[in-house]
Amino acid sequence: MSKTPGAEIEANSETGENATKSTRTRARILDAAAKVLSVRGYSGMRLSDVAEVAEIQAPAIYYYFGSRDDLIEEVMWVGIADMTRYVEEALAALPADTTAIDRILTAVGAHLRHELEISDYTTASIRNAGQIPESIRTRQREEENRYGDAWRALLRGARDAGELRPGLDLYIVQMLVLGSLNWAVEWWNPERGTVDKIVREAQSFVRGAVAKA
Amino acid sequence: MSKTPGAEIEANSETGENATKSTRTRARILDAAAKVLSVRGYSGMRLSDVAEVAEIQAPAIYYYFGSRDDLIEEVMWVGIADMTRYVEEALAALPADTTAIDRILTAVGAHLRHELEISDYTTASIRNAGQIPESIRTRQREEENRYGDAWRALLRGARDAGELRPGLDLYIVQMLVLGSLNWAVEWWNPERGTVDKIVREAQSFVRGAVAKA
Amino acid sequence: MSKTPGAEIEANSETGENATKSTRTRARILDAAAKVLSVRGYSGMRLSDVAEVAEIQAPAIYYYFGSRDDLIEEVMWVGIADMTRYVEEALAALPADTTAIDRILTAVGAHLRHELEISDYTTASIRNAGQIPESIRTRQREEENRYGDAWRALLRGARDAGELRPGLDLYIVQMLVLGSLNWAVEWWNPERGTVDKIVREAQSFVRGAVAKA
Amino acid sequence: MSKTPGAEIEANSETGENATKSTRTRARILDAAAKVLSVRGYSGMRLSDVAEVAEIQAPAIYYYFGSRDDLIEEVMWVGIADMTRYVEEALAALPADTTAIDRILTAVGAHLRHELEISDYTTASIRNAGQIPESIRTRQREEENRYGDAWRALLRGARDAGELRPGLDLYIVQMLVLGSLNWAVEWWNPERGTVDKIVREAQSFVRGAVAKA
DNA sequence: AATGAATGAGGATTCATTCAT
DNA sequence: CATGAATGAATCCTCATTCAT
Repeated sequence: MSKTPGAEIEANSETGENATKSTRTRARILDAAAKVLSVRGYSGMRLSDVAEVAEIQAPAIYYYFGSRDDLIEEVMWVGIADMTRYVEEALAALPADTTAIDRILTAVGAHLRHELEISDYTTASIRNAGQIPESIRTRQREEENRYGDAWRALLRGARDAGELRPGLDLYIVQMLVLGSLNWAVEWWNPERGTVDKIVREAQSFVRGAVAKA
Repeated sequence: MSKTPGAEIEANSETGENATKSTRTRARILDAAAKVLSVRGYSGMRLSDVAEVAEIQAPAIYYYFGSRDDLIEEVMWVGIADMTRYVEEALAALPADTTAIDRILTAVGAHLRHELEISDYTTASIRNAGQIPESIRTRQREEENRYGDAWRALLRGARDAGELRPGLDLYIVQMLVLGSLNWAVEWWNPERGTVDKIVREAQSFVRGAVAKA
Repeated sequence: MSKTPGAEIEANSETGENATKSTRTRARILDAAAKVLSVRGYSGMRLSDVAEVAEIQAPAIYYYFGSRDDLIEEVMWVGIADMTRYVEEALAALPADTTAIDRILTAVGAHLRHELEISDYTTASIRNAGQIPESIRTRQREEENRYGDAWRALLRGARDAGELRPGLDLYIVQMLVLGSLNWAVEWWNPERGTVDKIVREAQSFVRGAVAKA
Repeated sequence: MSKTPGAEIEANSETGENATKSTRTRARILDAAAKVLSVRGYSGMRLSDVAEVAEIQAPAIYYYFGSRDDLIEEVMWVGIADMTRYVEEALAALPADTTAIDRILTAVGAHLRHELEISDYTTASIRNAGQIPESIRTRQREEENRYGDAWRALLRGARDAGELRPGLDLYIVQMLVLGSLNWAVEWWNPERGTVDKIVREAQSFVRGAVAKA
């Protein structure tokens, strides 16, 4: 849980190699920042805490990131960017004849699995979306829009296929669905049931909420 | 919007009078703290910001609250306590023969209205639930439990009355419902539709999600 | 030596009173900054040193000045502004029929006395003129121009009165004169002779250098 | 301008060769340090800036100099030592029958030319003389004394030859002359006139100031 | 009931310096 | 010779909190 998502991409894009010591240190810092950020919030994340979790000295962070805000910006972006990628891959893997409703439920499951399994980045991203200064939200916001677009396409597809209950306001429905999923970071822990169990319940919940009876 | 909820109770309990200048200053500080806390988060809330919004000098806060944490504790508690009271009053006002599902939908509507109309306290309470140190969460947690109990009772009532889809895990369903409602503070603004509109959509959403077809 | 020059003006312009405790603390900080700045230079001036000299805790500086740079800016400005005022007052006190050369020598004496007696501000101003970031030099530069203008007027007056050796480049002469005076902060100390002695020698030096034989 | 003065000497004394790559790198670092030191001052000179100007990485400096202070010490020493050498060579080149006054004016010209043409070392040396910790000034101070002795000899020679105005305090005169010359680094730039022009004006200035009419 | 003045405990950031490679 | 990586010691600055008035 919480290993730098998309780490292999980072590694490739930066050095052309796979896991130099430097790359791994950078990833450790990013992981640590996601963890601390998810618990303490934007203002509460201390670099000394990040450093402790990453098992380095605090100033070493500056070797890899220009500033505290740069580090946070990257965590926030990775959180949402990786979610997008994960959900899109899950959708891409579906058979071509999957119904629109089932595509939505696949997205529900992927979102939830990613959120609960890579939880630090996503929790950080979700919990802090409303607290982070605008100045460092640009890249995250763009990615959020991309992710929102994907969901909008799913819902429109289902409506156009006649698989939704009629009369729904698709924007509001989308927000209600994502809200029910995002909130899981606030209450779920392994004792509340396996992720599989949560996914099944959530899919049933969403199907009831949006599908034509 | 955001005027100290339950202010008269506070006033009574402290001075026995109704709106002395002192009581009003205290309320202004609490309002200001709720607003700042909702935007900046637990660690980001500065007393100087609170003071500025409340139009006083920062040290004056100490005349009314023992410490920053005391102030935050009260905002967090007021946020959830007032929500509980508001929802319970809405339920109490229903005719005795209201169906269990309709009682749930009434709670959905009340929760949402309170959240979006008294938004600072609720936003503060919702956004910061995961960031606040345990030491100041006791009273809030008790109140959360009370509120959770109310919802549990609603769902069990509906299940026992045979009005729910069979096989639902009531705890998970409760969390999914509250998640979809709580998340509204992150996306709603007046341009997204009237509160009435949101309430109708959310009720329809929840009915579909939990009610027997 | 080194008591806040122009302190009474500061006091008046800020509070309308004469020496509140607050005003005195502010002046102590400014004095301390001038002293430290003159010895350590722009980058070497530590707020903790300033605080120690001023007999306060370092953060108290921020109660009076917005930042380290603001404090330095004020020292630099006071340094040159007070010099201007002092020299202009000395000139204003001369009889109307003073010769142009004697006016120059009066300026030489006033410059030197002020520099060696209020030495911290002037030394800070002189030594650091070349090291301070442009961003905080605006006000100082304006004052320098005013002071330079005063000297230019003196030299032109003497030339027009036919009291100078012919053929001098007045700008270069002005710089050579000011250089010889400014440099005194680097070598003078009481053991090198009284200020009166230095003044007499410098006046003789300058008279020889510029006056028609 | 600002090429390591006396570089060949350094090279010889260290390697016995004339311009190995190593020697040239060392010279580049010293040049860079002089430039940065002259602008930023003792405390403001960062090794990373020096490294950037020298087009190397900062840790490489340690291959050539034991510490930041060692590097600064050398710049300061070179600044004054080279000035001494340059002026003494100019004096040595004079005909044996040169008058004492003309010897002084030759020194004036040489000082000024060296200062304005090799400006980084001299500016560094002049501007920072008052800021550098005693611990690293020993060698520089010795050299300053040597240079001061040379000037003292010039002035005494002129006095003994009866070429000076009577009654001058030779020490003070020396300081006033050097001050007027040293200050040129603060105001001169090519737009202010050619170095030749400045030299002529300064010689005329000094002659007037000290020579018997 | 409120404020001006001040402080102590951090916390981000910088930078000289080290060291393995 | 030179560099990438890392660290420890500052140093500026913020902010909750106190206290005399």
